[in-house]
Amino acid sequence: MVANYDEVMKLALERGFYFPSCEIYADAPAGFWEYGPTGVNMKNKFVELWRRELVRRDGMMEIDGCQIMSKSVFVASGHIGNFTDPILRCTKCNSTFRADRYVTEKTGENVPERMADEEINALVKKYNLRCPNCKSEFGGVSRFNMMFRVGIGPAAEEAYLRPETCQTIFVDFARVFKTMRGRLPLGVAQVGKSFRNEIAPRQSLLRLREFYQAEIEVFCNPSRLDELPKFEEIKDTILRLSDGSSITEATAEEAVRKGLIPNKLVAYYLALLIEFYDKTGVDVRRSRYRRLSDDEKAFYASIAFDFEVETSIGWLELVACNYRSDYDLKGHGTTSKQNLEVVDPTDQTKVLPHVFELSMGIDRSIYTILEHCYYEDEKHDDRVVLGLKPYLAPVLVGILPLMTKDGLGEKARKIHSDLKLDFDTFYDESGSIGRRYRRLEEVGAPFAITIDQTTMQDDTVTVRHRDTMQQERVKTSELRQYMNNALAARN
RNA sequence: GCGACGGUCGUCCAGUUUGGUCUAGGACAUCAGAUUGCCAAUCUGGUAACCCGGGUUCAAAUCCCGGCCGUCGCACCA
Repeated sequence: MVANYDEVMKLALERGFYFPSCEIYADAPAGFWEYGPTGVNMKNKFVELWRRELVRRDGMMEIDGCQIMSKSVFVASGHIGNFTDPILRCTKCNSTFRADRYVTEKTGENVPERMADEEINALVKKYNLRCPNCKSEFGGVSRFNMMFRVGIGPAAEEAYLRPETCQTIFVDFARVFKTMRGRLPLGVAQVGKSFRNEIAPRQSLLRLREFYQAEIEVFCNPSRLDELPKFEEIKDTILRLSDGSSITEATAEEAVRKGLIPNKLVAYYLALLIEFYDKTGVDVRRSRYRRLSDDEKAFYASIAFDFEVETSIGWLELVACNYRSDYDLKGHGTTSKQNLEVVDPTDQTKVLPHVFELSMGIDRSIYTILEHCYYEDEKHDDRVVLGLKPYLAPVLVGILPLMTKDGLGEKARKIHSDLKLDFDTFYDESGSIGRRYRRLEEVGAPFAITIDQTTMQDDTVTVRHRDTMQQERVKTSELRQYMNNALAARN
């Protein structure tokens, strides 16, 4: 049986994957969650897999930038202008509306988002617009900014928590490219936190105000988007493409040839990404790249595919894949008065690189992996199993003496101390052996080592497999190699 | 932010209608001990909760007000 949101939530709370922040206080705000011991372990392993399958595989460079950035950064990025929505608020019942949309809808007048507050106020007065809920008057237009503003130093200089990690990549681009001897196309990657003051955060890890992103910005020469030798590596990888209704399967090569994807560079990274997700344990047969229409796209994107996965609560966006053109470097170049062009060594011409990004939501990915890996095994008392890949499991192996007497406990502790520095192990000698197996299954431990009487005679233990419940005997001297082999099996 | 509904041990639920029997009960989980010795066994004992703040009352888990959180709907969603 497959999982739903509530079951994953329950498991997450009971087994220490994640839980609400500041929960012992009554004024804990919504939209903030923390990872517990099992969750942070799994998240670390997820990020390490991301490094392996994307950053190292493609020869990207990783940076770690600041979360607080100056106002100018967001003037250049467009977030100051595009993140402030005009809001109309009822003076009586406090209902709030997007001012531009509401006024347009009621009056038919063209009200752009950037229209001055006074002009919108004038329209409200002219048409005598009132709150549709209680018929009371509106207060004047105010502005809601989704960025968290912070004040730096005693003078409280205006700055913001970054709403997406990639802005640090853009502002650092010139130095990284120069000092690290970069060549286009060049991927620059970053893992870190971003902050958005969501109006209505919901559903635990799925809509947070403070959240983790793993972002990759590929800087490229826009005139060479189809000159990509490494495209050969992934040309046969199957991509599932969607316009929102039907899904078309095509190899990367076919997708480019048929124009489903605009160029080889975009197709290459979409293929890398799907190969990565396949290794996380997400069921990629339930995924799609959905091409966004113009009115769905972010303000900086010219072409956008959302990588979406089907979950118990519907299609969930895990990665935004945006072709941002030169929007960002142009903005930062103009605002900072720096020249951010680089030389393409192929023909020694100067070019302002374009950017294709893979903006991954880590928290949503963690949730999706948990949901796709969770199952109840009807054949065995509906045991709850988290079928995590060995290299993502918070506990790789449980070490369990069948009983503590006759020296089995000592032997088990010895085996445990031989393994615990190199593997995520869990030692447990309490209660029945069956109960201990079940507990391990719930945190996704793929293996359990059991020390029994035979161990005392021939120095072998049983290794039990989580999914099949089958056991095999392994020499204690070979356990280390056994576990290493299991970890290395990333398909 | 608005509206509807909700919030009791780690989890799920009883108790709230009609205030007192609640020093808050059960199941599962968890901890200690006994027993068993390869798949959530059994026995004994323990830990553990009324979301927060006010109010009404002799008396509040229960009624009232405010806040916070959650679910759903609306709106929003880079």
